[in-house]
Amino acid sequence: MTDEKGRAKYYSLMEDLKKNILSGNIKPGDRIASENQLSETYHVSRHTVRKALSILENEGFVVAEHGRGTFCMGRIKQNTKTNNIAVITTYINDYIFPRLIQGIDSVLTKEGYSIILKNTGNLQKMEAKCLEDILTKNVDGLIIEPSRSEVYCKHYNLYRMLDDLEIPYVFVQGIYPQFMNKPHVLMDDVKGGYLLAKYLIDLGHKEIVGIFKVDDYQGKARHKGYVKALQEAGIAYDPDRVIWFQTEDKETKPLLGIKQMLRMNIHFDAILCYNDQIACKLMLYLKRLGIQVPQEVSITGYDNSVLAESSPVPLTTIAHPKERFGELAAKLLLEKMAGIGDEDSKVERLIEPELIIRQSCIKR
Amino acid sequence: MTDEKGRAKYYSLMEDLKKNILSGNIKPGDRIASENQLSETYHVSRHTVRKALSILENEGFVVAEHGRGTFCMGRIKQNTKTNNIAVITTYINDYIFPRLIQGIDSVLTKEGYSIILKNTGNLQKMEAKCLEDILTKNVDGLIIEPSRSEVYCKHYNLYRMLDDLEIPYVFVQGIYPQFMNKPHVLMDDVKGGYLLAKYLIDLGHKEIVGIFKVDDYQGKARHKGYVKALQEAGIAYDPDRVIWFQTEDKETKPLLGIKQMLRMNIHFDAILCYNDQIACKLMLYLKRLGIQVPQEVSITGYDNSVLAESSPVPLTTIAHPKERFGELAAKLLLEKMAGIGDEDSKVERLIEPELIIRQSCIKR
DNA sequence: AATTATTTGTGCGTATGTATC
DNA sequence: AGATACATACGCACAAATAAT
Repeated sequence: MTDEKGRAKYYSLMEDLKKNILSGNIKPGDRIASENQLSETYHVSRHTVRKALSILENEGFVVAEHGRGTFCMGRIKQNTKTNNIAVITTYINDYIFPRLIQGIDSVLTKEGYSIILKNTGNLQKMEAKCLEDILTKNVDGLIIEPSRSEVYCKHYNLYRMLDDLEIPYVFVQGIYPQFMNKPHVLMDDVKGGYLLAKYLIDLGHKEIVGIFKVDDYQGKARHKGYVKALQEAGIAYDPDRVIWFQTEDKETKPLLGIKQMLRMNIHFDAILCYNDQIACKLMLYLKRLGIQVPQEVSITGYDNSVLAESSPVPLTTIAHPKERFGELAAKLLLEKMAGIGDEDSKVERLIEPELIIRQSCIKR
Repeated sequence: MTDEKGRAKYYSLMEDLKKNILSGNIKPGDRIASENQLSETYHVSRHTVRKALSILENEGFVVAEHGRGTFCMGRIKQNTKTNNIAVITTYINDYIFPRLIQGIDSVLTKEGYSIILKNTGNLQKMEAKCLEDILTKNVDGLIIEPSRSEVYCKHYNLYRMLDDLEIPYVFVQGIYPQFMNKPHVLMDDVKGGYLLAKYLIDLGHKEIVGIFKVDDYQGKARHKGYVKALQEAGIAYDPDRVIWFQTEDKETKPLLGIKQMLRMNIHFDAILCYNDQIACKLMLYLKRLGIQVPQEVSITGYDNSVLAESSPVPLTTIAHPKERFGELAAKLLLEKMAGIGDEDSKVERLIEPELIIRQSCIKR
């Protein structure tokens, strides 16, 4: 009854055909393989093929013509501006996104645009769904914070489709490595990681644990900066003192990693955390274990969220100008929509990190 | 193959069912005869019945529910569905809105809708602009938190136009008095104000200052509850102990009001604040003046925001289930879009307030 | 101009899966 | 647990439109 992924046969066939259309494999005007051919190649009954095609026909992807065949529809590119701009983020509730969206909104509303908000829960599958949705709608532009930006982007074809339809898009906060040539607004996370590590080193720390997220741009970049600072100071990079986690692990892995280090007697005098959330959670954990911050261990965060300020031990962290991020992304998108090339751009794309020193680190 | 009129069997069956629905013979919510029953009464195969029903389902006349039956849908929309739903709030950044929007999103995304997000900065002029904008676009529905809901709504005509276009809308968080008969999801703010005042009275307070916002539903309602509690306890209502502020004053008026009371030697032993923000600001102010909370003055908030918990003196306040608010509003809108009347509604519209007792009040 | 092969459209029968009551 | 109802899937037959022979 169901295929290997648990989907109905007609459904997976439908999706396969849709993918071929969206990727340009089947171009507008092309004739789709006949029902009998499809039934043979996909090893399903003709009835199943018809069910799949009927969906595509209802969604406007194909037209069946009696006696001739089934044909791929040409997408009617409407030149009329909709004044809608899509904004896709991983989350909307989390601590930085409301302000990011606020920044985007403040710029775009002034220009008469409306925002279509979507979020992916940091799942690439969901991101693909959002993009498909946007392709069926009619938006003038797109601002996207990619999901798991350090994992290979499996829906490259959808971005290609955006290019074909000449819908400008801007990456914000992170970017897939394959897309580095596309417009984007990022923080200089390498420098951010570097600043934190250098600050800890300058305070006399020698055994600095690093906790990084493995599946996004920011995690990789901050790690890079951390390594650079260690190298400059002549401190050997110790893989045993680095904890990598991913989205699924974020609640458990960092604490487990530290627990394991303590058990294996791997000594450390500082912990450089991926962000404030991790740092705060870790501080609570260490407190329970009777380890004092910053007396015994210094800790740093990232993002300068409300947590950093209101935490029992105010957190040394990196400023994250959230509204500004959104504003810059919106401005860059406006430039793209106006057809302004990269050479003439006046929008800053790499935001300088700034160290915010509070009380979570002391001199050794 | 064809019936007496030369139409396909599935087609004539489909038309017959459609006629029954349009004539009111089959009413919204009614269960259509089962596929097997139809197949018998119309002397066609079940497959043919399914083909007819699938057309009606695609056109939005009926919905099939696995294991239950096929049900008649309400109003049939002639205008094509855009799958866009507008959400208009006063702010997007402020402490409760991200979670409200999250709640709305979680319900609507599951149903395949996209959200067009707009905010008014709590300005009615801006709200009118947003509504105009939405009328030019094509949305399937609207969730709106009205701006200054206690000020007379000057753009009544825009809501009338929504009615004319049969675009369903749901008020959330507040509502214009003129629209009380329209669908809405509110907190029982009268009861909330009552609970707080009663709590303070039960603790032995006799001179309770109230600070309320004059230009929205919540402020008026909470004030009403406050008055009710005083009356029940036989405490005379003293207008001199009530401070009213509006959106523009919110940063200054509450503090000024208290300052003035102190100068005029109007004594008080408790302050019931419009929300947590005001309460926190006031606590800082009183601390600067050397007045101790709760030793000298008890204070209450409203909304149970992060501020309430992390404040130096944890704040006694009223719980505000933010995601739930959004979810209920979204569900109510879905009901309206499906043409389900108020009588058959299953969505809760008045959320019970719940007192959260912390350390900002003590017995006198 | 008629025939034939191909392709979509209509229709029935059967079997099994799965959600709901 | 069993009955009911919708969902998926296969197979077959024939109709009607089209295109090529």
